[in-house]
Amino acid sequence: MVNKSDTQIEIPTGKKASNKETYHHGNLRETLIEASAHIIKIQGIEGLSLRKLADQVGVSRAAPYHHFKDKNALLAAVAEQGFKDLATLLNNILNQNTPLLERLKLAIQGYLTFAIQHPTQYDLMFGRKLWKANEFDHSQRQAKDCFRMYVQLFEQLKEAKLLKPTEDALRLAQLLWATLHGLAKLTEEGLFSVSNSIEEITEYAFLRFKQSLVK
Amino acid sequence: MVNKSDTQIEIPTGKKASNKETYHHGNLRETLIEASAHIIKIQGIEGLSLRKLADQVGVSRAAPYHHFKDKNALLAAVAEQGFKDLATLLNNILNQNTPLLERLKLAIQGYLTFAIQHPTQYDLMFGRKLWKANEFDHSQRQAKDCFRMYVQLFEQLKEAKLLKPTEDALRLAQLLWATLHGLAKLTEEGLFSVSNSIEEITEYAFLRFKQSLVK
DNA sequence: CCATTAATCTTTACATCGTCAAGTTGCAGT
DNA sequence: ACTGCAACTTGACGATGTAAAGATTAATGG
Repeated sequence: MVNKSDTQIEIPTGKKASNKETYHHGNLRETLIEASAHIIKIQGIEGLSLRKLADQVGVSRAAPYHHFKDKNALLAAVAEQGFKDLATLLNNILNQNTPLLERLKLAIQGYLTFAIQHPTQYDLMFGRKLWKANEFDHSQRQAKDCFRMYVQLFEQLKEAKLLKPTEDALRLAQLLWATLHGLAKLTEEGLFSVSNSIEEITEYAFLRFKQSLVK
Repeated sequence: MVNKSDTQIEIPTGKKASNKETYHHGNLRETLIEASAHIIKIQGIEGLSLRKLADQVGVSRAAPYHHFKDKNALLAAVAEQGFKDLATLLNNILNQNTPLLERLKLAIQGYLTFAIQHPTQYDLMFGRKLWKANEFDHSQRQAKDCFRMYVQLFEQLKEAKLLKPTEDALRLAQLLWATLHGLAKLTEEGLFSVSNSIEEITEYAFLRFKQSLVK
């Protein structure tokens, strides 16, 4: 199907400092995660093979197994990294000194932008493998941290008396996340016949949740 | 990892009428789709190997290639079947003789129930493989038919003057689908810390979209 | 500073998988 | 009955994930 010479991608080997070919890589775990994220972004999840990955990083095929139990464990680590990035992104938005409404809008926009800029990694973060097995606690904890931030935002809104008293912060956070996830996924896959820009979609969602605020 | 004897599942061979071992299976294409859906439901997508599938259906390993170009093509067919099922489900709801609001509620509940009862097939229906490649027109068309039904529902609401004049049917349909998709996915994967029932979640979404109606 | 130990990496090997090429079987229509 | 086409089989190949056993280096404690 795919011409092999097409799939050649420049991957940083990520050796520690010098270019000397040392027996010990020195930074393998992180390098593997980064290189995987890179490959995944360009070639899709199916383009990632442990053997080719090892080759491109300049290490033998069995080396990754000293840092990850499984291929799945590696993928889980990539997903975890994704949640970490998302968390710091949200954290920056929520802790800045702008009106709460502005923060809500930015949180919406930031999420959608992230999802659409890293489609396959985003996919991975919500893949079934990750959530069926209970062995990947780290990624799951990281994900729930992200969720808690949205809850926190709505709680702030409630404290500021900006939220209708009938609305519940947790429930709203659930709905917001669900809406964002759906919008991201369905947009990214072009299911909306009409193709919408991120700004447009952000506006959708934002208007929707403004209805829960006191006018 | 997995004990092989664990993975033995009773799969109907689906031979046409008699139990005679005929050279020509007679119903292979459909049987493969059904058996795949069955395996996927129980073992997950990763549990589906063409060879084991062929074995269990009672056919040689190359036989499926006379009905499907690829493993992906087979998976696309399974996904397409999923969209078909969803479409008839929605169709039944939308064409019944109940109040429009009731239909909206049922359409919400029906979607969520479907997604949660067939988690892996649902996953497949929204998998990236399906939507990146433009070779699976059938599944995509089927999916967009489902979408059109939601649009149609909101248009009916608009005609009945039940929709606020500022609201747009297409936009609302996009938002509803996105919300449902997000709720289905995030619930199914237990990301909501609090575990909610389908009824509860249906209520969430329903209340949300009632806000777009004239009071 | 050296020796032992633990961590990291390599080589070899194997089972499974998707898929192709070439051959076989049987049904449909002349 | 013959022919051709569709459905199916067998055998083979390369790629993949991963386990086992050994080699090399870094770390640690005397």
